[in-house]
Amino acid sequence: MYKLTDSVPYLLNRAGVRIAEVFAQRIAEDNLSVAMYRVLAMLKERRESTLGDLADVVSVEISTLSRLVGTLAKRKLVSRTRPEDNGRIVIVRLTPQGEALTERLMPLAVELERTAVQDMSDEEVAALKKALRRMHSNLPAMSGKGKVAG
Amino acid sequence: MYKLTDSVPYLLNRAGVRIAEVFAQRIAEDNLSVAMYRVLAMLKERRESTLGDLADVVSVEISTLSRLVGTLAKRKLVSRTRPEDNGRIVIVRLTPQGEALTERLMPLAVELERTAVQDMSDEEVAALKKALRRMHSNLPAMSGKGKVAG
DNA sequence: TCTAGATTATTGCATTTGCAACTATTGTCA
DNA sequence: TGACAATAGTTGCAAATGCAATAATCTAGA
Repeated sequence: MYKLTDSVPYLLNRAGVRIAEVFAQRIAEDNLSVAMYRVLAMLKERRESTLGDLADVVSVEISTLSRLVGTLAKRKLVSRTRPEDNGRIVIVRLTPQGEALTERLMPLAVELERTAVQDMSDEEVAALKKALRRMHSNLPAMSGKGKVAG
Repeated sequence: MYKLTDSVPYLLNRAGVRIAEVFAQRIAEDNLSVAMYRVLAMLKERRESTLGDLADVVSVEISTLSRLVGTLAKRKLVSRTRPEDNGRIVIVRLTPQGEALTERLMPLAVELERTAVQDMSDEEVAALKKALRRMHSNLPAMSGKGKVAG
């Protein structure tokens, strides 16, 4: 029998919102949002990325990301370039300052995660991650919001 | 070694956003948001609730919820009453129409959850829920955003 | 080559959101 | 009791968000 408060989507959202709230507060003094941090950490991981790829990875609308990256660029934390061999895409990279900031913040993320999963075994955490990945891949990406075939 | 795309907060957000997107689309034709659905489903579960309790449960700001419940009330899906013995609080209840709508939508939520966890065993799903609950309780509620002690 | 279509990002606009300030009511304790 | 603090909800305002429309570039086929 269905109960909202025992459903996976609900529990997922509740945990996700709370962990994001806590992290948001920790990075607020650097005037960063969680999405901004994810962009930085992603670039640290991949060295460079297009806007569209970043949007996929960070799970935000590309229009939102466009403005967000604009803000980061204004603060000299990332650079934006249109390659000469492809004038459509925008390549986003960390600046040295962006990299330094990211390196400073990553330990906070590590600590937060440790707090969140403090009473779980390594196996439990691994199973959790696996489940989260599975759910993601079990559901369709909603790129073109509406109508399936037009 | 830390990798954003292997971290729990990131995976949590990614799965949560995607599942919410899918559900949002399914209920869009009834002009409901996911938060609205959660309010309705919560009231179906608890029969009645104050605004503050709803905000906790649904994981949204009380100011947001105040307006959201206002919208639901305008559509006659919920009622708002200030009890005579306590003029501060607002009691929110489902109207018959709200209840009917909720009953119609709940199967969609069930089906969505089934899709999300389709390749997991009952034990795995139970472990997932447990982990999500633990993480939630391992982290502090951020009611008074800033400074811990003033 | 030239044109139609697809891809990628940006911008306009309306909606949503969150914080802070405010109102109203209740609780406390001197 | 009376005043001050605490609780609950609403509203103003600015910032963030998403969708739709647009701009710019690339791709493919006649």
